[in-house]
Amino acid sequence: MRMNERKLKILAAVVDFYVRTGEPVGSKVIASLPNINVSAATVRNDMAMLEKLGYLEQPHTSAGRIPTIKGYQLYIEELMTPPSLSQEERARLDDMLFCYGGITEELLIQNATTALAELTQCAVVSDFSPKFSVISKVEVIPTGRRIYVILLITSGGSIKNKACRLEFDLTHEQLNWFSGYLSEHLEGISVSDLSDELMENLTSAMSAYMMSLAPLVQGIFELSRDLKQRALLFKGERNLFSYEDLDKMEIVKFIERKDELALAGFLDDSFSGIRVLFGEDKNSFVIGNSSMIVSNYRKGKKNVGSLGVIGPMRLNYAKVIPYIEYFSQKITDLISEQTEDCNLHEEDEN
Amino acid sequence: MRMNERKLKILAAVVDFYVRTGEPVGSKVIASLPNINVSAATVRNDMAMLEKLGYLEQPHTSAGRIPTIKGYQLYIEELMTPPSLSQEERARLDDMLFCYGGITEELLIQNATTALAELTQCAVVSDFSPKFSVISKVEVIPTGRRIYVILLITSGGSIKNKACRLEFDLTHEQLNWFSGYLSEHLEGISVSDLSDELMENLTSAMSAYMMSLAPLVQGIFELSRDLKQRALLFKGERNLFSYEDLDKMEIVKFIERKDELALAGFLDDSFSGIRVLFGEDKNSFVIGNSSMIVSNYRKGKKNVGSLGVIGPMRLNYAKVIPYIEYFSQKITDLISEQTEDCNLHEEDEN
DNA sequence: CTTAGCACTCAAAGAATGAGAGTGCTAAAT
DNA sequence: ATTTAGCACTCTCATTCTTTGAGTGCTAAG
Repeated sequence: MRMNERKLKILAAVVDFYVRTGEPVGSKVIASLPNINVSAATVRNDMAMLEKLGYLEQPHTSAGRIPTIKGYQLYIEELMTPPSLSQEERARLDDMLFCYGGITEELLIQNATTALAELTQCAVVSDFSPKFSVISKVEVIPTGRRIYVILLITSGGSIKNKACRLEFDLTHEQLNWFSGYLSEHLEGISVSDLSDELMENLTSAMSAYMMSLAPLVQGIFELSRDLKQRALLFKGERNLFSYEDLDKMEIVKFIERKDELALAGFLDDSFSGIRVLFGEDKNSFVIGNSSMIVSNYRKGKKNVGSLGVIGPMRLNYAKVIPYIEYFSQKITDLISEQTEDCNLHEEDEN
Repeated sequence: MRMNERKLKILAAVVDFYVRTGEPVGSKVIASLPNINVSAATVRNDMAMLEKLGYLEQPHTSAGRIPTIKGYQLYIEELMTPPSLSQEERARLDDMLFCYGGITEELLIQNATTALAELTQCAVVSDFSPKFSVISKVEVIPTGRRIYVILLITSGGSIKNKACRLEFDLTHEQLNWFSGYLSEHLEGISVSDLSDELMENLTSAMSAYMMSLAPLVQGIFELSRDLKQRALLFKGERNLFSYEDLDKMEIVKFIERKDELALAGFLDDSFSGIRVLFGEDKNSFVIGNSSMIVSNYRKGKKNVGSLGVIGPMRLNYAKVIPYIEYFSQKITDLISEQTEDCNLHEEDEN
């Protein structure tokens, strides 16, 4: 009734086979594998034990076995052997990361998200909350009569804008004053420090100067709200539809509510390395039979964002995990390398 | 064997009933309607004729009848009686159109798209190609070391930006020259006039001035490309999943390829008024059993964009069409009202 | 501890059955 | 010339029963 080498080998074989075929695995197929040198009956006994121990289960009495969540966990932590990425493969991944000019932090993450969706054929979510960025530029640009565009740029490369219409045109001095005031009070401020309190001090000062700036003031306020809120980027949701073992309706439901993912705590950034979460039926929000592989990337020593791959539980973890690890590491390297004023250095691949 | 009043009434009743219930309609239900004063047998005879004429069909011998595409067409063109919108309803639609400050042309269209998706519970596509807009502002903004953001604003309110990294920092004079040169040569130009030729003249002039501006020049080039290309906005695609008679896989496929919609000529803007297209099985690209209601909006006398509602063929046309008509008309009114420098006037509802 | 053999279980696929909705046709009524 | 009642007929849908086959657990021998 205890684990041994052979039982582990059988468990690994079941997971491998099931991941590949999607069919419950019987004792015969396992016995016929080259690295298993015992009869089907023996395999049967071992599988019965593995079931008792909670690593396997049977959909019904006369079917083969499939891995349980516990089985997947053991497989991922101990049994699988992820191939290390070849030189060519790394080069290919780098290409995907830097395409469309991966200049800013934000673009980098976007590219990684897209690339992962493409590579894994799963849905990928990334969170590039600029909460650790600094506002590097505020501009107010008149464009057309009585229309003013407010522009906010962060060190991370997010560019937000908003058009506002005033009741009248500003004079040069007014515009300069307003623009200068904003620059002075916002540039250099960390996004995480953009409290409502700060904004209210700002706006009341400006309102005092000129009552009718209200729409601009309102605009600034909304932009700062925008910036602070945790922004999630999703790619490849549609890939999920190609998996037979995910319920289509559940996928649709998930897509509708995907923005709650962060709030629900799935993108916890308090850990390092890779974490795999399994979608159990209990959890009504997550897709049943799905799993999510989460990794964090860092700036210096601080975790600043997450990358998550959502796919069927029956996923080729050995193939997918190295990709996620590679991208997380690469992003970490690149954004940690930043100089004080937060540009990226040349992309010097080693 | 020819049409008469009663047959038309029966056809209309069949469409109404089928749209409401989704079930094939039998002679009995029709006969029991208050405005039909003949027996089921008579209805049966008429329905057989309507089938011979191609307006109805039977899924199988012992089922009721459902409308054919030809049946829907006749219904839409001649038989249905769309209710006119009440005063309150118009006010509600206006609210939806102007929420989040419907200040720019672009925002207006976005709001209309969102509102239509909400109201019709269908997928909605709008095309706000700014090809008839004018570039109203070009700016180059230094932000962080060696990073420059190019900003392009059109009279329609589109704001495009792109970050570029140079090999070195520009001096004040260089920046001013570059910025001035761009303003001088691009502001006031119609987007449709942004030919590759024009851009090449521009870029070669700039390259002549300073070789290493290349990334910026490239950025400008890409932005202009971006601007010229027909941009489609989709909302409410997920609504489609709630219709039993649309195939889920086909919906997914459609969502994947939705950007080809314009190219495929579904958003033809060469007509005025409303057009209804039906998704037949022949057309592999479109969702089977779907239909699309297209309307154009104008600026002055020129059609400048389209609004399309995509839903099941079994759609309450009488309810949906007035909404589309109202929004198209309203947008037309608002953007045609623009002053020369292309702001919108106050939204004076009448 | 391993294996061959065998009875047993159960899902999936097919075949048979019955109910019900709706039709087309005929002949009578208006 | 229409309209209607009546009736036999058709075909789907749901249900039930049967068969098939893969896979198991257990037992007893190696």
